[in-house]
Amino acid sequence: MTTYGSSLMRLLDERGYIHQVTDAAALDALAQRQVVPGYIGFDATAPSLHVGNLVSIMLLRRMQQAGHKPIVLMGGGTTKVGDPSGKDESRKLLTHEEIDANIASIRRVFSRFLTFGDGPTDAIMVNNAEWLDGLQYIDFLREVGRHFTINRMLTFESVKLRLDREQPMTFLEFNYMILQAYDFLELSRLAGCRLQMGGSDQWGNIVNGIELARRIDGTELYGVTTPLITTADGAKMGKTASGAVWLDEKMLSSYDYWQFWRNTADADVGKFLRLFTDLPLEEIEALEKLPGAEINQAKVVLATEATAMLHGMDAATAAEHTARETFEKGGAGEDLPTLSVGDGMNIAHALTALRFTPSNKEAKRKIAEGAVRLDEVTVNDPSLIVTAGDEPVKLSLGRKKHGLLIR
RNA sequence: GGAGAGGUGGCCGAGUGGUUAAAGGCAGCAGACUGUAAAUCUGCCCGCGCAAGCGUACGCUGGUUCGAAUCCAGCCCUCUCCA
Repeated sequence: MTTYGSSLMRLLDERGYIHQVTDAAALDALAQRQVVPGYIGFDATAPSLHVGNLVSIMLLRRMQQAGHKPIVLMGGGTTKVGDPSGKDESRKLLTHEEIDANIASIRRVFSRFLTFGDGPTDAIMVNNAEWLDGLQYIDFLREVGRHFTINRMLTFESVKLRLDREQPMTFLEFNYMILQAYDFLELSRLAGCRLQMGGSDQWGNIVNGIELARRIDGTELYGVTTPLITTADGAKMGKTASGAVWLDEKMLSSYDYWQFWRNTADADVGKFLRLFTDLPLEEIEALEKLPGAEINQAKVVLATEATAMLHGMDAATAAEHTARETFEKGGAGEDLPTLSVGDGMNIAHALTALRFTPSNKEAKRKIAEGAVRLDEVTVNDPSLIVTAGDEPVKLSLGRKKHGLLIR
């Protein structure tokens, strides 16, 4: 572990954000001299960001905390091309309208994590469509570029020869790389941006940008990548039964978000507290050392802190309260998902309507397995019609999924 | 443009005319054990239906056949090698 002089590098290092750095010493020195504008690019392929993006979002937040300037780059232009890195097959191309709609809906999430404005360390959001669209190059790529695969082009004699002789390749085949590199150059010109950050899969792209700026403008830029955040059992984090863990309340309720964090594995608690909360390091060390079942307290802290940051303290404490009522007291909390059953509804349909099961068929299987309970009484009859009176009835699937049935 | 290989359920991957809704693995869900953890063992795992049953599904479109993921034709796409 290197000892850094700048608060920025110390903070990132201590909390586990650094995987690789291009020139750690020089960046450290720069961060001590001046406010460093740094950016991370996000593409606009989905209408919401998800937990997989959270490390990057938090990294920008840390920059701001350390007195530097975060820049959120929305890939409105590059999304039209599609990033080939880390993918084993090409993405569908989105229309311009879809991309713009996605950007609009992502914008809100960032305001929870960053302070935007005109001040020297205020965050700004830019869209690379602003400069890329003007190149009139995108339309060409979408029309023509999609018909060529890199794999095939690499087999061409002319290309192979150049690679074998270690001669540089020009940009036509490697458009995304070129465009992302160009982003960094453009941001360094427009906003004095000196640092690009990203996931470890972005290393190559980031380095390209640094190279490009050195050649064209002679400016010295830096790159930092974050480690790939995996859960202790090696899986990529961010997937649950029902899909991705979205950051948009409309796509995943704050209660479910809280539950996601609450279900963190023991071994991950410390790491996640450092990455995803603002708690002081001493406090985190104390929490992660809790023995045996007491570690659950640390998970509650993690869940509440992380949820509060995204959805606000009220939502977080409501989720925590509901969880306590439901899981510790065996009762029910008002934050549980609720379903109106009217004059009566088939129990399997109710399970599916609550999205506890993906289909009625699956719901019936779970009933047969003895996994379904009404007010903690196991249900055996898959054709049962459930009703609710003045008091809501609690419908549970397994240990973790609970909902309230009302009239 | 030429020659070869290939496209199977969320993923990987068997299957070359019939009991194949399609082996096996991974992922996932549930049960037991626990701490809303991990590990382990067990069950489940296309949809609709109370059920009988029905509907979809093996790149696409047609065809052969009592019967096709499996055979034939055309098309689309991917990979490998050659220009």
